[in-house]
Amino acid sequence: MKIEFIPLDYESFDFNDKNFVRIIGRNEKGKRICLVDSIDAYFWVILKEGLSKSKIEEIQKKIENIRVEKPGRKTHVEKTSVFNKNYMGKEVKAIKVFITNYKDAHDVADKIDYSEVDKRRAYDIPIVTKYIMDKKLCPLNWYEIEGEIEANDLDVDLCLRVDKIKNIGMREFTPKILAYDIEASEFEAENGEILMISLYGTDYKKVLTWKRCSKKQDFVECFKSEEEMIEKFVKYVKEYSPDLLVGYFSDGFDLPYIKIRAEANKIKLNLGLDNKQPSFSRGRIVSGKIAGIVHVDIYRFIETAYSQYMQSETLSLDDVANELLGNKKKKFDFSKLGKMKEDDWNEFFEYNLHDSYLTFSLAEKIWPDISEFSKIIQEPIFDVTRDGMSSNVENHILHNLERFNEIPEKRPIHDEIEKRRAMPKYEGAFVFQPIPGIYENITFFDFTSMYSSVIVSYNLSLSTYSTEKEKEFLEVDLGKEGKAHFSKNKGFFSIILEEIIEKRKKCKKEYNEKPSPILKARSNAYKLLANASYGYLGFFGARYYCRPAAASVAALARKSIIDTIEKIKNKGHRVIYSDTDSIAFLYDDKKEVLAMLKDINERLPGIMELDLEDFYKRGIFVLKKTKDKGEQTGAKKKYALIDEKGKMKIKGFETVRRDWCTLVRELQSKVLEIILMEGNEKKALELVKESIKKLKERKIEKEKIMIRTQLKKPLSEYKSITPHVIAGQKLKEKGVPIKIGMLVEYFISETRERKALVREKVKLPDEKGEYNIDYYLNNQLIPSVENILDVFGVKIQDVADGSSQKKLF
DNA sequence: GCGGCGCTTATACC
DNA sequence: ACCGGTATAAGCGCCGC
Repeated sequence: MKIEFIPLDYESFDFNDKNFVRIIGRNEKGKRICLVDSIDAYFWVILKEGLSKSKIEEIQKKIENIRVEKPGRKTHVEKTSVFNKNYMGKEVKAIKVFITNYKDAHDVADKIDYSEVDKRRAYDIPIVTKYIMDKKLCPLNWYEIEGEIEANDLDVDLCLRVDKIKNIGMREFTPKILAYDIEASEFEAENGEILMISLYGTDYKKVLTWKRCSKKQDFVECFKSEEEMIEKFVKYVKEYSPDLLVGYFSDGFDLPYIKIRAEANKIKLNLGLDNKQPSFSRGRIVSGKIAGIVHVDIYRFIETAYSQYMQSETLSLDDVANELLGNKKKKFDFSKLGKMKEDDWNEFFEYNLHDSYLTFSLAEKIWPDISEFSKIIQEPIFDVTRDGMSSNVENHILHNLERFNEIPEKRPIHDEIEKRRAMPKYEGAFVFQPIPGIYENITFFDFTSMYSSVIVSYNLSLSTYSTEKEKEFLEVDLGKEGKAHFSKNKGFFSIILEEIIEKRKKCKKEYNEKPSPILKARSNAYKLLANASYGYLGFFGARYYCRPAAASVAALARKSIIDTIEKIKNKGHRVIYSDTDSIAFLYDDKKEVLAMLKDINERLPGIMELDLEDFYKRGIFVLKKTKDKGEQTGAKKKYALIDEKGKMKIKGFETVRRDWCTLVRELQSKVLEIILMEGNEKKALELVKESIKKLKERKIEKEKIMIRTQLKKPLSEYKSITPHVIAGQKLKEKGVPIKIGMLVEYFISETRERKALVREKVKLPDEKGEYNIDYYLNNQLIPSVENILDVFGVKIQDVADGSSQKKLF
């Protein structure tokens, strides 16, 4: 029989000792379909150069006799055949070794340690990835599948055993999404119980609870017990039959919580289409997988794909929903949990439902991104929503190697990883030493995707790298580290990256002509992939790790930017700043600037391209806050600009740092605005004086003096007990669970006795106490504005009242 | 008890 | 452990006096 099919979820399984893959997706009518397909279980044995035909045949025979026994499974080599392949861009003779079960590939490969064998490869690729690589049944593409109906015990409309796969291209697909969210009595599932579970889908909203029945809210369903509630949750999910079950932080909280509570209630959480429970796996952070339904933790995808371009200071559902949807969480006062009245419960149900609603809306909003990631990288939705960018880069390469007839490199293991991690840092970007001051009429140039374009233009990668000086090779001077050499024959890494950049350009152009969320998402996915490629080269866990290549990228980028600075200087411009891929200089004629840009571009190698970032009306650079008063220099990575439309761009200043209090951030931002907009430092000074006065009169609102700092590790692991660690300890004493990554909020209070350390004055927001005038004046307010005003020769310390001056007796 | 300096820590820039 | 290096700055930790 023949059907049309779009793959959504993949899972491998064994049958009669052999590997199979089960793919869940939809057909053109929206029916849920299951495919079962076999897997070619094989790996590669790369032979040393110059072996005779008979020698190779002898090795094949030896390999064909290998047997491996594992508990409950026997694997043997089923057949071998010899191919001309490429490895690291070079032609090799390689034996393709087919075995009974791919899980034993490593063990079989270990036995092939003959002297004629150079390398063994492709035994360490996840089965589903390998399946997609070989059969090209890629996620979210449409296929015409021919196959026989297969008996199954899955909750699907049809199951086929695959005979033929034919790609019939891309078509739009809107997945059925169901969002869920739980509220619990305690953070730890071991001590708590689930109070309610909300579900939100298209024309679908429910809150399941066993706590209090509401007659006012038609979406609330009340059950006798937690057990019954969980059972109904499973039933409802199955009835809704979503393609995607989405939560926010659900890998870390909701799904494991429900699993633990199901166990405590001695019931099965059989959410899977195979009626099995979710499984939790994959490394450092657990991932909850449900068979046949793609469980997506929106938080994790946002973290890798969105966070670097987001303004939000945290990735909480509240902040993220606010930024991406313009909708916030509902308010609920958790302190009243112990003494809830009916209205409080109704409020709580609303709150819980709204979280699912936000999660659902976020899922709909970011679906184009998830979908484009999955299609471009060719990994399942489950994986691309959880993998980091290094895995994404690597998987994208793996899925493109076949075109180069290339055998994949192995993944590094313990010793190799340790070796790589022990390597010293190589020299990175160039940052120009700015001279403090206020500047007018500034141009910013920047290189478009500089590091990626350096990789492509100079062909830098593992497969093109050589330690030795060879003919026709590019030599890169790495200073103290010696020299690196790179072939001029294009390597697959550069070619793949160049394609990424090209495709990005193409869809960005298309997007500008005819905007659509899909095109934007596609362009963004290519951009992220390109931007992560350089980091990938220097990442210790990478298959195609190449430290000399990464160091060469940085070295050539430095050379490029320094040469360009020279060119701009030679044209008579004063260069005032530069960081990595951008150059700022003063101008008086835009036409001349553009002509110079054109001229520079004509001489740049390969795909390297210098772009006009913008013209700015005014900009300010400040001094570094050095302790020794001897040599004062300008601060790098700290400046503010205003463009011709009056839009400010603030970099590095306290204003953009979330670990400074709002008082300081707002004041500094206003000071910068007055100075850049009006060039009026006297007015700015007046504002500062006013603020100081208000501060001294204790008229500053409490929320403006709160300091928020992230806890980046468990409290016990801090070697230095800083104020935010004390705040964390105080929270813990109060019974608030301390989670890595959480922001702790505190303020610095007055103390009865004179205390030397800041941490001795730390108080939580709800603790009684006045803010410490001396601290907020001398450690917060003054430091944030003194170097800005100093540019105008104004010494704020002289302005501030003598009694509160820093260290003045 | 205090000054100085190195270290730890968080966060930003690109 | 889950992309790289460069940079600022605060506040502790600890030494010496």
